[in-house]
Amino acid sequence: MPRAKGREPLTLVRIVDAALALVDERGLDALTMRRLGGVLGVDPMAVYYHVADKRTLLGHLVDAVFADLDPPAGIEDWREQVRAWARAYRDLALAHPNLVLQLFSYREAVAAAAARADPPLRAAVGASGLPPADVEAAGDLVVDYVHGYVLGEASAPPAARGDGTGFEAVLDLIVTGIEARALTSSTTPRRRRAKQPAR
Amino acid sequence: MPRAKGREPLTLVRIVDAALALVDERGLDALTMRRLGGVLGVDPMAVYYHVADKRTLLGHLVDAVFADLDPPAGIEDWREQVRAWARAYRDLALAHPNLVLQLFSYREAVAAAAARADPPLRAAVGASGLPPADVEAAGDLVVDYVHGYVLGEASAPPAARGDGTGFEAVLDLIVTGIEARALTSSTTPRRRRAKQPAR
DNA sequence: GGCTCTATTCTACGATGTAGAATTAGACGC
DNA sequence: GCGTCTAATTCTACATCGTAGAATAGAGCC
Repeated sequence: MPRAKGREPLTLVRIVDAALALVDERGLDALTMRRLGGVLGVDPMAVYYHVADKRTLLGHLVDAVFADLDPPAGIEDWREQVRAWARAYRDLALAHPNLVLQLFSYREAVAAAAARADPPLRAAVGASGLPPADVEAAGDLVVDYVHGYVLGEASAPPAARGDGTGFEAVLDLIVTGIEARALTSSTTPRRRRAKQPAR
Repeated sequence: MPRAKGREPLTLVRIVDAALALVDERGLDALTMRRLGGVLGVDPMAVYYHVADKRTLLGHLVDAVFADLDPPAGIEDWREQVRAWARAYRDLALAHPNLVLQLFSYREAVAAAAARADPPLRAAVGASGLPPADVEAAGDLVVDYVHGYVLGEASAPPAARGDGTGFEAVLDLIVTGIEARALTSSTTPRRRRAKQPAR
């Protein structure tokens, strides 16, 4: 049957919103097609007209969460850009701990979302004067550190979370490292990797 | 009925071994109480005599995996100690990608296991001459970076994995950062945090 | 009024984790 | 040998899950 006249129609965004609310409030396990249909006031199977299966629904959730990541613009110092990006990424992830905590392993979606989000980071790191190979490494370091941090932090109840000084201290450390490395690499050639093949 | 005479008895280690094999070979989803009972040649419910429920079984798996993490001893340079620890931790995690990938979010167990494993890391970082507060941050950086790295890497099929040069480059970067910071903090007092309260 | 298409519902199936009762094979006293 | 006890295992059953596949109800068009 088509959409009933009175009720507002089922749409993907309504579905995603409801699902996200469920996950945020009651955990990922509480996201059940039946329950989802319940809060939407609709037969569970109705969802399947809009979403292929639960797995892709989860993908939509991740997309939705990562969609509104944009670090503050208008900062000129690359150091502060890096810090701002890391904070924004962290805050985003911590805003939906249940989703993030249990779905970070959901590679396809997270990787795609993160890839969409991280050019600003790479640009900021690039502005440090690091050689390209190290730019990549430094960017990975920031991204992976935040992932690991969130993974560790997200399961704690918000009240019991750290005040973020640890996070800031690590950002200091990373920035210091980038600076130091940019300095040495501008004078010295890139450090030789072991087992250089003859040529 | 008690253990049958002929068949060897069901024990926790047999259960954990079988479960781990299942997860490693066929993924976490394949770990099902029925299937586990199947490979053990036993009724699924027999497992419940030795393990409270599936959740604690997963805990046992994580324990088992992390139990045999010990980074190579006998290195004297703290830089190499840090590197060695990070590599050991990474290799351990990557040896069981399915488990790690989908169970890293399983905080209680992973946190406990990691905590048991990381004193050597803290010691190595401490030997760098960093002030204590930064030692903590640097240790966190290493641990969280490895977590994030593994999270990103573990889902790729082993053949398609990076050759590890990216990982090594990041280790270089971290070590450089620690060195640089140890230098400046030995001459300058610790950098003021924003919003210093009056006293 | 009848057709067609779209959005929804109904019915059903196999699989899962596990509670709770039933069973059985050995150990132990006699 | 024989009952009895108990630890280890199995049996039965249930609620819940994701979802396949058929059925159906309305809206829009002729």
